[in-house]
Formats: sequence, C-alpha cells, structure tokens
Amino acid sequence: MARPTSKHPTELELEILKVLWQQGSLSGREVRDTLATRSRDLAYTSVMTIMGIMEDKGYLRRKKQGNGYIYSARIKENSTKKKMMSDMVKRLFSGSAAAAMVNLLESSEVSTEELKQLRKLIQDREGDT
Amino acid sequence: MARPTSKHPTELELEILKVLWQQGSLSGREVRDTLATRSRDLAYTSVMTIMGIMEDKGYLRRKKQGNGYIYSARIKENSTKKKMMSDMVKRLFSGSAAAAMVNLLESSEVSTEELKQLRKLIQDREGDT
DNA sequence: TCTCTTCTACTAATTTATTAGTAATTCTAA
DNA sequence: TTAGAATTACTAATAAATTAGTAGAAGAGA
Repeated sequence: MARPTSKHPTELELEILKVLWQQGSLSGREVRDTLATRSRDLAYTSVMTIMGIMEDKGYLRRKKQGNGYIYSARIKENSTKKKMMSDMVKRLFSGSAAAAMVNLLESSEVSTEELKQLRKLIQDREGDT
Repeated sequence: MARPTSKHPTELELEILKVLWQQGSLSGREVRDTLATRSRDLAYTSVMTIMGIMEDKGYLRRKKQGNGYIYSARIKENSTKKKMMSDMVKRLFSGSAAAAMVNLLESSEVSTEELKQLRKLIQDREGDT
C-alpha cells in the first residue's frame, strides 16, 4: 500500500470537472479543446486517459452518442467544493472554519463590497440560532 | 516530465511540519514518535526518508546535535497556510476569497461566538479602507 | 575494548498521477 | 465501397509520494 488514491479530484481532474460543470455534457474532444484554451494543451489521448480514470472513480458518467461518447460530471460542483474545503480546513486549521476565514481575511483580497455582503451573511446567520 | 513536484507540502509533509511548528526543534525519533501518537504510526526510516526530501525541498533545516541531528521547520506556519489556502481559493473559486468564505459559512460549522468575532473582524476591515 | 543501541545513508518497492503513442474500430465522404 | 478521419481501448513510460529494509558509522555501557 504505497500510495492511497487522493480523497479528492486531483489538479487535472478538477480542471476537467470545472469544464463539465460549466458546459454540461461534452465529448472527449470538446473537453480537450476547452482545456487547451483555458489551462492545459494536452494530447487528446492524455485527456481521455484521465477521463477513463475519473469514470472509474465515479467522478464522471458517459453515454453513447453516435460514434463515441459524451461525458458529464457525476459529482456535484457545490458538494465537491465543500468537501475539499472542509478537508483543507481540517488539515490546516484543526477543523475550525472560523480560523480559515480569519486566514482568508488576512490575505486581504476581499473588496469592500464583498466585505459588506459577507457581514450581512454573517449577521443573518447569527440571527438564525 | 511526468509529474511535477507538488507546489505545497504533501499530506505527510504537512503532518511533520505541524509537529515541528508546535514543538520547535526535534530529533527524527521524536518526530516519528509524535506522529505515531497523533496521526500515523510509521517506521522510523519512513519518516526520515520524508524528512530528507523535505530538507531538499527547503521545508526543513537540520543541525548537528551530539550523535545525530535535530530538525526544525524552515518555512513559516502562517505563510504556508496562506499560500495553501490562496491556491485552493484560486483553484476552486477562481480566486474569490469571498466565495470561499460563503462556502465555509454554508457548511455551517461555525459557532455563534465565532460568528460574532468574525463580524467584528470584517467590520474593522471595512473601516480600514 | 567489545557489544549493543541508535542514527544516518542508501537502496528498494509500490501505486498514483500525468503524459502520450499505437492498434483497432467505426464513421464519413468521395 | 474504399480511403481517410476520428474515436476508443490498450500499452507505455516517468516522476512523485509513500512505506520500509539494510549496511555502516558512531556513541554508550559493561
């Protein structure tokens, strides 16, 4: 047992998922071409190799269409991101989401407008309980 | 160029860093024993292999002490965590820290007390600019 | 001093992640 | 219908990450 497979989508897997989350169902060729434009210019077969692995992992689903297949995400964008964030928070901040948020605030790439919205969100949540 | 080395400390590397951030300088044996208690029961040589790699990567420093060496972190806890968070935010939320914070809030593992502190923090920050 | 322990340095093995080529199959257009 | 294009399945290769064993050096105690 040398290396367990990653608990979450890997770097490239995430790139592919992002394409499919945005575009819905695409052929392998279309995924490759989209990736080529926005992030990585890989050979068609490289992308297909990863997509095959992703299907095995349950990240993707494929349906026969015409000659080939079309692919779509099998895992949800929001829940995937939540799981990834939650894992990060656990690993970096012993599970304290508040500590993570403080870290994000310190990095200060948050606009005044966003700060206002966040404050509102937090106030609503405070009122909740 | 099959796999580039990770931009950030890997899973196990982070575990080791966390030990050293907390305890300061430790021998390899002490690191191994601490890890064994809190997360992973690895062979001494396994831990040392990783620590050797970490030294190469510039994550650790070692000083001769008596027979062996003592190790300490060469990278700072806070800046490491910030880099890791920032990368995650870039990959998951196109760089929007606010979006990441909304995600964390939705996962709702934040206590009322923490919410209050966060609101304060945000208000201070709003006043800043 | 000689053995025993401990540590380091080196080697090894395995699996994932990443990248891509080749063969075979299946459409499509001339 | 037959050559060419595209698609899939399979094979391959490499580096990183993870786990650990062995040999050798060095110090500690009997």
